[in-house]
Amino acid sequence: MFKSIRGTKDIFQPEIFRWQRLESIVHKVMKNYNFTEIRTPIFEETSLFARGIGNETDIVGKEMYTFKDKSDNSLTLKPEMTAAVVRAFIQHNLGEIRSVNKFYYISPMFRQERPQSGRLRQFHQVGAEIFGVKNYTADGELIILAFDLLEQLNVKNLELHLNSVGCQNCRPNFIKKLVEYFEPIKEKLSLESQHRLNKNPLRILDSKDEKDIEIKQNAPSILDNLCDECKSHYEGLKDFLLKNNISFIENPYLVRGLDYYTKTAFEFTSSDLGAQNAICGGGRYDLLVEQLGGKPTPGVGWACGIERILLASEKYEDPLENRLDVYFVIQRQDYKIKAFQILRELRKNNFTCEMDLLDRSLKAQMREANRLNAKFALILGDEEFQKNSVIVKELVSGHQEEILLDNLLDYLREKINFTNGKN
RNA sequence: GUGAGCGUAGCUCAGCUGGUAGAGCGCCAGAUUGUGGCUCUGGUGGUCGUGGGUUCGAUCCCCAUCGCUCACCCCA
Repeated sequence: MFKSIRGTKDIFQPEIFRWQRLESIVHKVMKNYNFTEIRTPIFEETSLFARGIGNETDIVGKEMYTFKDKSDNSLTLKPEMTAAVVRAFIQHNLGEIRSVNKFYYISPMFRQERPQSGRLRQFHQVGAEIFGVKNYTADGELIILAFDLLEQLNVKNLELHLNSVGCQNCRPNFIKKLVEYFEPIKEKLSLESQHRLNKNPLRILDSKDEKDIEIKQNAPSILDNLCDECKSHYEGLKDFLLKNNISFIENPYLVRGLDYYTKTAFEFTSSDLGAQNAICGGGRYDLLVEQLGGKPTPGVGWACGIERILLASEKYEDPLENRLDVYFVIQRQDYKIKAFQILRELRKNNFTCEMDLLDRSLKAQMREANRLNAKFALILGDEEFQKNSVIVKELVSGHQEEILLDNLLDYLREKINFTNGKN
């Protein structure tokens, strides 16, 4: 039997109702914040990600779905979205059209990791990016946007971790200090961190290894080593957040796994998730646009994992039910055509309707109406067929009355509008 | 990539240290002479993940493989 590829999932009812609701909330919130949607292709030239995310990162080094097409071009299924959005930004000269560009996206991403709770090989992210704003206001707006969005999506027990990873002026000095601190005691570090000491010393700070955690307690903090510009940016952002009632935890160990970040780095975690507790991550990338061949343009952004949002919010949400307004029941198959014509009219008038497609007995049709939790069963029997009427039965109460077809629409409108304000 | 646990009907699971499988729910139908839910009755449904091996005989033991789950790693 064919099966979906490891780490990929089919999404259908009832799960799909949660996805659809999430997507509509995202579109609504983004509209209110005046972000516009951007959709980019599912794959890009491999070198876009290699240069954008960084060759030394795990994502590029070992997790990408990379393949050659028939023309021998190396292509890669996007493992994250920022590099792709930046590519589009540059390609279409979007920075020339307006000085500030605010984009959001909902898109699948692909990384070949071992699946576990909250981690798939094809997963989905909703994300937002702002181009063209150097000051902390953009960072602030994005963080507040993420906060409000997650709240609307019923994600609770959130923690916001905040850090600054400095810029090209102050980070090299800090890394030097860091190496000077760790080098003499490197035997005490975990094997992986010893390896990182050469390649990417910052990531030692991020380690969860017990030995590393102890050693890094006394390591120099990036926050004490920021240049004036980074420092005032960071202080400005903190103040901005506090005055907007966003609480956060200063976490000088927060180092994100993508190389392009400068200054602000942040992460929302939720205790309603398993080990993979990061639900949203992002930061500033002031050098990326230039690095990928565009005019120097500051940028900030974040991405949230949709599967993780759904996982974290599940227990706070009532199960969605897919209620039917009308289930049409006929006594004999001769009435099928007439029933379908009536049904079509009701559907055109925005009622959710269904009828039996299997030529089943009246009894079976009633059972189905009940199973589908229809508000009304419309019953067309011999008598009603003659009189051009139909029985309208409210399933919850069992109450029923005979209604002339000419009056059916008005009757249902009144009944159903009364119960749920639809139409 | 590493580790642990688990793969038996559509779903949730049982199967007593080897004799080719069961329950509940679901689904279908009947009891009901045009009308669902409750109840009762009957029925449908599984090459026991896959491939080897041991054995007279394997869902059960052994090996391999694939998959699922969780954790490490990394990240959303």
